[in-house]
Amino acid sequence: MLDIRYIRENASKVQENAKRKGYDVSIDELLGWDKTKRQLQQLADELREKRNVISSQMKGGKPADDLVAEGKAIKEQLSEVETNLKEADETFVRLLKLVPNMAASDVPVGATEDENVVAKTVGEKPQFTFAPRNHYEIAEQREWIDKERAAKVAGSRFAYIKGDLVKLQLAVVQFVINSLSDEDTLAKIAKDANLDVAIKPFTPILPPLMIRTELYDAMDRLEPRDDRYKLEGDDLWLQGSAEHVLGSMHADEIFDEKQLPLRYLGYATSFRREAGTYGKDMEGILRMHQFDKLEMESFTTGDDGAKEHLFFVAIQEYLLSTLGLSYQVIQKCTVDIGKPNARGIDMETWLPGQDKYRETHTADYMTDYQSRRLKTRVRRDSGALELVHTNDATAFALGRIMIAIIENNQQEDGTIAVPAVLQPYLGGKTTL
RNA sequence: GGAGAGGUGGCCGAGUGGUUGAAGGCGCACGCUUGGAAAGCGUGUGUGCCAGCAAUGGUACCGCAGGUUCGAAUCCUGUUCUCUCCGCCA
Repeated sequence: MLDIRYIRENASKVQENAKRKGYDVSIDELLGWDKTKRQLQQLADELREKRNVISSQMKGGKPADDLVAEGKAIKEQLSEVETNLKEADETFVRLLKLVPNMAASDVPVGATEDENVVAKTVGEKPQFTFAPRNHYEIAEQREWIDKERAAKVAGSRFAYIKGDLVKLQLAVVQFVINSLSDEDTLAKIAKDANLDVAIKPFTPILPPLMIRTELYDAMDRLEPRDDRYKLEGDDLWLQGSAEHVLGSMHADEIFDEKQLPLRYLGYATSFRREAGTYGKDMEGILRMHQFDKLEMESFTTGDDGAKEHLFFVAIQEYLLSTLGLSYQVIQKCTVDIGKPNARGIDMETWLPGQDKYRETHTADYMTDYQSRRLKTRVRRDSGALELVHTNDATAFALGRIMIAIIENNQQEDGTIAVPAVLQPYLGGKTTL
């Protein structure tokens, strides 16, 4: 959430920003409750002060009757004030949580996702001497994907991934983990992108796939709940992205500045109900209830957050380029970046089988919007205590990147030419 | 799932219902001492909210949420997490 002090001082800017991001919130109403809450808070503090004075006069023992009576009177007043304060505070917090993060100044203003901006297009689309097929046609021929039996067992939007496709996924996973935990690779990416960032490797992580309500909400990723899977009988949800369980892992912690940046590479199965997408992208494994994903997450100082975001985008570009894929970098507009985001970039990768670019990556920069509720902070070298900035970004969503690999590297006979960088992880095989 | 023990400040660790924000120690910072360092000595060292230019003042916080009381870290209830034993289990 935003800092209420910032909202007080920039009410009209915050209101305008919310409107641009498509959120119907009333800053006036919020500030009204803020004022009410503070008045009640002050009243409560004054009553407590009186109470404390009285009780300290009785510390000896033998309570004096008149003081006890006065204490009782205060107790009753305080009880009423505290009830009102609690209600006012709950309303205040509920409204405050609705206010979206401020968009960075270079985020395009747009009312629909059609107003996202293609920042650049990179790489060559492959040319085929035959009509390219989509990944599902190829996968069926190769018996790599079984959705019928998955539907029988778990329902629609599930799949059994089989055979060489499993080996391909594990090869991609190893390639990414090795790349992002290697300082030379990171140094090269930073240098090529002309970014002055710390060359600190990512720590690979296998996180828990479930998360408590409180932390999910603090991450500002719980809503809309319709798109989350709730576990019956427990206060737990299935995570929709490793971001949710990585970003929350340092809640209530204070880093030393020298520990930052802290970079994680999570490998986790993500779960999404895909509510409201009935009939959309039903073919193949483009949109599933469950998919594996390699996700980057980092914690930095406020000074380094913005360039960390650019670094994450540069890493995404490196990974796509290294696999020989063509992609577009999309700068998302205000309505599309997301509520906790200050900035958001998507990567869309060329899929010959669909004859279009499709979203395969996203990079999110949240400034201190998440850390404010998570209470993840950093003790600066100066001694100052500050909220950290959080970044997350897709390294590879395995389903979609395998679609891209299959469709871009397909051969007429249904085999797949393995990208050179993956061959070492497939026993040197050049085709699958 | 059953039985028991426990969650106190950056860390360890005291704490009888009444100046307890919380003893003591460690760590850290600054100063003294020293040729320099160590040791020693001294001082300081939590966070949120509100008010204030500031110094500072008020208030809250001893896992979390309620309750009892004039007054709760201390008593009661619920809950959560950790540990030990039993059971079950990949």
